[in-house]
Parts: sequence; structure tokens; C-alpha cells
Amino acid sequence: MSFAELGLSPEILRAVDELGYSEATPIQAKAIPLVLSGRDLLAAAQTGTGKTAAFLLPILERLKKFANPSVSPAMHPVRALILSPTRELADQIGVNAKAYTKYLPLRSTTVYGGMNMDPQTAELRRGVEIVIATPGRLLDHIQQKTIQLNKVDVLVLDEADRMLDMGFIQDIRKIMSLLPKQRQTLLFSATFAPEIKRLAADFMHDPQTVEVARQNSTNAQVEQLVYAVDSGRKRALLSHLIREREMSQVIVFCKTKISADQLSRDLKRDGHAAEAIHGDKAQSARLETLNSFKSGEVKVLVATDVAARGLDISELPFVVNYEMPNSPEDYVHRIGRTGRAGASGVAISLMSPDEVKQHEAIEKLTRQTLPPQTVNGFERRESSAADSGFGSRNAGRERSDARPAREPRAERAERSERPERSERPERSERPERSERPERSERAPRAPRDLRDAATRSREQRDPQEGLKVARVGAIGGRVLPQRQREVPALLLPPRYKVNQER
DNA sequence: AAAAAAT
Repeated sequence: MSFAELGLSPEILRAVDELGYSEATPIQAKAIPLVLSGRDLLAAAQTGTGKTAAFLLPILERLKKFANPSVSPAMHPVRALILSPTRELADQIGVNAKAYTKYLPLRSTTVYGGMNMDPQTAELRRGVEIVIATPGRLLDHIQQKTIQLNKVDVLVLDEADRMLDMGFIQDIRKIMSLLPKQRQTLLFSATFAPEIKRLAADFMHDPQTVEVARQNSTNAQVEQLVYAVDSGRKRALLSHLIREREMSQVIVFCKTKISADQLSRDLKRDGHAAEAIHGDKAQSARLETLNSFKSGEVKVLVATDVAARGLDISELPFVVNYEMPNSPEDYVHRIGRTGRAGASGVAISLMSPDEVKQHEAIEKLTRQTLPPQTVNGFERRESSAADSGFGSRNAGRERSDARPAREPRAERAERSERPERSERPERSERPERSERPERSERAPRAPRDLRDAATRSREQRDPQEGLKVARVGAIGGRVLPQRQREVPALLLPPRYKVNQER
């Protein structure tokens, strides 16, 4: 299906065309008409499916009627709000938005932490129709009264499951409760944990569901390999693989910031152009590293899960799990960095004896067997850990230089009737976090005073004036916090790791 | 048990 057939305007089609896109991806073909119709959308879309354009393009089409460069900034209220879990993803969406609005007088800006607030505030004051934000900084702007959200028509929650995992759910709920009720909500998520469904039930109106790939599935284009190796030999094996497989570009995932730093140092010593990216790096360094990786200057990007989701590095051929991820969902996201947009990719996981549990969880979630193999010269020798680790289950399954040996499709399909997660007992709610009890007290706060000094002085002369503007001050013209008080469940802390086994 | 995100 071509973009032209999807009912997009010439200005948008021209920008899309210049970026080299002609055919819409499946998610785009399904989502664009739906978003154009104004309905709420619940989309199960993996990364690399063209998700960003699937929501940006129809949003631009819907906002086109507001595109008028000649009116004053006050006439450019925020019409579309896009929330992203990480700063890098927000940045990418921002870059896309700028590209797609090339021929439309619609303005967009990106708002996230780690950067000075002032330039963001200045941008917002100039008037923008589209804001892409991370939750924390957005709430900061709301609190500082440097952003008004009372004219938001469309809200997008990108990577909603990620936001959940990161404990943003309260922030998201809070932001959503501050938006006009009359709006369109688009929710994108790779997996649908119960908490996501609840969020949808609470804040969306009769959403249409669009699913592109099976939930929790991995991309068939990605060849997945698991190498059993002693933990002490991982670095040597990685160096070997980078050379032997002639990896021109690879993201290597670590579990911690410290091990990411350590590994990038070691790899540099081994002569690889490596650089680490994680949340303890300054935002500027993160962007810089990402850019030099995209440009090819850095060949090995050693990353924590900050880079696991959403990063769009075109034609990335290799992903290595240097350490198995803590949650199997992260595995899906990590290897989703390769094999994007139809290209093929290879995902290699290095599994030490103490990581067998993670490996099992991955096989279970993705409903496939990933038999551990060994690489010549890197066979494991650790005995004690191996007995408790690699032991019985994988005995006889290891092979040298064997093919990945994926299970035949039919067999995999058969097993898909396995018991669902709902069988597990419900977790009890966590107690309110003691360090921030002010959250629930703060929530039902008074409407914000958005008035300028001139208005305030007018109010002093005419008390009626104050009543008029006070209504405008309440976001969306409504005093929503009252409602929250009646629904205390909304303020409960998130239940962490809904998907995690055990 | 860790990472991310507001400072």
C-alpha cells in the first residue's frame, strides 16, 4: 500500500517521498486510516515496524488545519503530545517530526531531562503544535507553568510497556488526567501486560486494536544464536566474534553501567572502535556517542538497556547480549535493534553458567528453543558452576559450529496454547513509597495560575476578572484533581515487573 | 538485581 492511497496530503507525501519512503509498512497501512478517523488506537507494534511514522503522519494530517504561520504564538497551542520512555527515543521522534513537517507550517519541539530547561521554555513560549517529551521533564514544565496542555487533541504513548517497566506509570496517569478529556489517545506497546490494559481501560474510549506481529515474538528475520561460554572468557570470545564475523556495526548489551564501561574500555584495548552508552553519561555524551555510532565512526556500541528499546539504527547487522538481560522482554527489545525494516540480522547471546535461568525465561517468553552452542576454542571449562548451571537440561544439546537449529514452525505453533500468565497468583500491591508520600497529597492541588502580571493586577481592581481567568487556569477548563480523590486506585504505585516470572 | 527518568 502506498502512502498516497492512505489519504495523506501532498505536503506530507512530499516529505515522506523525499525521505525515500514509498510503500507503507503493515502497521502504517492499518494505523494511518484509523488515526485519521479520530478513533483511539491500541497498537501492538514491535520496533522497526515503522511505528513512528504510523502515528506522526496521520497526526500531522489532522493538525494541518491549524497550520497557520501568520498568527501569533498564542494561537499555536500544543495540539499533539507524544510521550516517550527515553530521551534518545524522544529525540528520534523529534527528528522525524521535523522531517515530516518540512512542507507544513507546523512546529514541534522536544522536551526531556538532562538539558537546560530555558531553551525548552523559550521554544514552548514561541508556540508549538507538537511536543515530544519524557514524562519527568514534562511534569517539571507543567509544574513550572511553562507549558499549557489544555488544547491537546492527540496523545501518543510510545513504548508504553517500557514506561511501565521504568516506573513511569504514575507520572503517565497524572499527565493523562491533566489533559482534556476530549482527545484522541494512541497507545503503542510491544507487549500487553495487564497494567497496560488497565491504563487503556481507564483512559481510552473504545480503542481499536491493531496488531502487527504476535505479542512477545521475535523478528523472524533475526537469526538468534546462543553461545555457552565461561564468564571469564566472554570478552575474548566477543573480540573473536567481532573479528571473525567482520562486524562492521554492533550493539553489545550489558546488564549494568559499570560492566558497560568496563567492557568498552577492554574492547578499546583490544583495538576495537568501541564506546559505551548508559544513563550515567551526560546527555550530550549520549547523543554524541549515538551519532558517531550512526556515522560509523564507532563500530561497537556497548550499551545498557537504555538503548534496548526504540533506537533506530538503520541496517544494524549485529546485536550481542554480552550479559543475558534480566527480563526476557528486554531480550525481545534488545534483539529488535537488528533485522529492522525487512533487513536481516544476527543476534548473539553469550551465556555463562549462571545465566541459564535467564535463557530459559527467554525461550519460554518467545516460545522457541535456542540451543546453546559452543565456539571452537571457547568451550566452557568451569565445572562447579556448570553442574548446577548448564547441567542436565542442555546436556547433549551443545554442538560445535552447529546451525541455529530453530524448532520447526508447526511444533512451535502447537505449543502456543501454553498456560497464560493469568494463572500466576496476583501480586499484592506494593506499599506507598515512603520517600514520596507527598505525591498523593500533592495530586489534588489547586488549578494553576497561568495569568500574567497584567491580568493579576487587573484582578486586584476587578474581583470578577479573577474568576474568569481562574477557569482558564484550570487545565482543560476542568478541575480534575477532585476526581482523582474519588479514585484513589489511580494514585497507587505501579506493580513492578508484571511480566517477570517468580 | 538493574536501568531509566526531574533536580
